[in-house]
Amino acid sequence: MPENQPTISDRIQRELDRLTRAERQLAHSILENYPASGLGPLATLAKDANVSAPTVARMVQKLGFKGYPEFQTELREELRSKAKNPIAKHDTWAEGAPSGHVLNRFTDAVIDNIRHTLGQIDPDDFDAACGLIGDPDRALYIVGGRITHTMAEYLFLHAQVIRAAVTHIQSTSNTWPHYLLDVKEGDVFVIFDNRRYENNTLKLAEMAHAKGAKIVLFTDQWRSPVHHLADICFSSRIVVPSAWDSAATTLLLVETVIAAIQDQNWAQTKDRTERLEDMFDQTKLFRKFT
Amino acid sequence: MPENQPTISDRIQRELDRLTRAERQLAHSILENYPASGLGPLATLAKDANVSAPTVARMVQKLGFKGYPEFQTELREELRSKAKNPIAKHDTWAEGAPSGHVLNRFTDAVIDNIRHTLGQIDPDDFDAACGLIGDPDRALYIVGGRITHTMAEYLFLHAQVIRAAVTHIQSTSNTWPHYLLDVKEGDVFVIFDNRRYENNTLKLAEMAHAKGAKIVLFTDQWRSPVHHLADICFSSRIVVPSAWDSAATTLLLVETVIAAIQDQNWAQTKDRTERLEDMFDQTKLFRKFT
DNA sequence: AGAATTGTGTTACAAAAAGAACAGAAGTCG
DNA sequence: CGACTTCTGTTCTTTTTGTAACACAATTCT
Repeated sequence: MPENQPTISDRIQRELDRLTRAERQLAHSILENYPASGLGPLATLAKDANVSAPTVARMVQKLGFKGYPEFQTELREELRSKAKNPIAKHDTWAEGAPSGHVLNRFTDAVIDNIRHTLGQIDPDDFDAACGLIGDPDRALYIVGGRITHTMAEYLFLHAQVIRAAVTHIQSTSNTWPHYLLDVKEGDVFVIFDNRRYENNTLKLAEMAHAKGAKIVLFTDQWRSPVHHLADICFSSRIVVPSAWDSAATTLLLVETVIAAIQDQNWAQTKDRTERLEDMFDQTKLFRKFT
Repeated sequence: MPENQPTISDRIQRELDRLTRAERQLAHSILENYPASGLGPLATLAKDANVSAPTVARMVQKLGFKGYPEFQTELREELRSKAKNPIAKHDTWAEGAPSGHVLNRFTDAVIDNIRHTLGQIDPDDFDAACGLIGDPDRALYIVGGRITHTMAEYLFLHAQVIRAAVTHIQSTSNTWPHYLLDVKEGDVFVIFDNRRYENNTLKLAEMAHAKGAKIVLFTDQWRSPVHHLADICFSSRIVVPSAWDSAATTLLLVETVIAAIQDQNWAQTKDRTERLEDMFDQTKLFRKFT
């Protein structure tokens, strides 16, 4: 779909010669801060350009619109699609597959999710979360749900290497009391909870909260009820053309957290990592990358 | 120029808790394609969000505006100043974070990885892989390594719902013989192996191959040695500005596979899913999404 | 389980905006 | 220089749009 139809800005510039003095004056005013000014009421636009209201109406008709409202609608549409793909013009991600192929549709959705999610994250929140998660003086507990426990485990596997005192709390609630016994004020819980939100997880969060633990929550755009208890909350868009939700954006955030706390704890980590690698090598479980 | 007054998007985000169900629904609809939708007439916005017009009016008042027109005016003002600032040219993902922030650097890298990886995938291979993985007449075995076993489990959790005869082979090699005993010719192994490639995994692949099983391999750009035995091989770019590798692209592929086999097995799956959901509901482990 | 509170949609009204008709101003051509 | 054409602004009408008041539904609390 080569949807490169000319933008309204283009159309105005092309017609600039056919316009009269007052209309041209108006046109320049529109282009001055495009497209914001064109989205206001007709009268405002007219006043800003020092022309009369009918002049505006006449011009947009000259441009081929039925009336000012239609002009605005198309402007909004343009803005919409502009916001949709500031990314590369990748209609197709997997070359050779039709754009309707699930590979392309799915990837589109994920990229979109990433953009939306990242756009709503407060960097300060993020840094604060990393500060908590990476702080070796706070015990770290990681909790996930039925599906999200894979994310929890992913974080756990890495955090374990980077710092000490990391626990992955499995979903079976039998084992909770054991873990919770040792929780101190200021300890950190990282909780994953996407729809459909699990009562289990909420209960655990409540207990942790009651003990004075800090809670960092990774949830979806509708936000788990846990977010009322959370000190920091990241909500990811998870909708994809699938019967299931996507965890890709969540994973992206988790990996970024891992990168950040790795950096922040480099001094200690370096040592820990090396010792761990040694252990792996000795047990011959993992082969060095060659 | 630290004129970083909170954007309206921020304000909505902030007040999200104080909003009611319908209002939240509306809020999400606004954020969905921001700011375009907020610049249209109130009624349109209401219809898009499936709420009534007064709900819109009430919400904007809750956000601190005198009325919808004032809300729109500020939105336009925001758009105006955004267009003015050449910096806002969207080379940052997390707005408000410097482009050197790890959030932006990391996301850049992941998007790049996705683009590269998808560009090299042969859609026919992909379809073939889905055909194998989704075929209920072939037993399905899923295998991962130290880190990648989270990906394996993610696939397992979903595949388990979609079809029968799915097994997640954990990394401890003690249990292998048990599983391998039942492997028949034509069965399918999905193997995850990123650097540093694990001997364990290779051994298992060899045994599976010897038994005549089909092998679908998810690996990284340098390709695990298993790829010599694999019938289909997907290699993802995994490099990110981190001491660790990224599994995000791999997850994207896995999720796409899940979407595809879900689609392909819809008839059976529907039934399976419903029964499973029922079970979950009965056990009260999961709360219905409202 | 019933009552009170809060939230939500339908209806009706008021305000504002866009369009049409007309009259005056500017520019142009004989 | 004057008559014609074209352009532009003012006024008025019609339509659209936002808001207020009300009634019903959902939720919460007792």
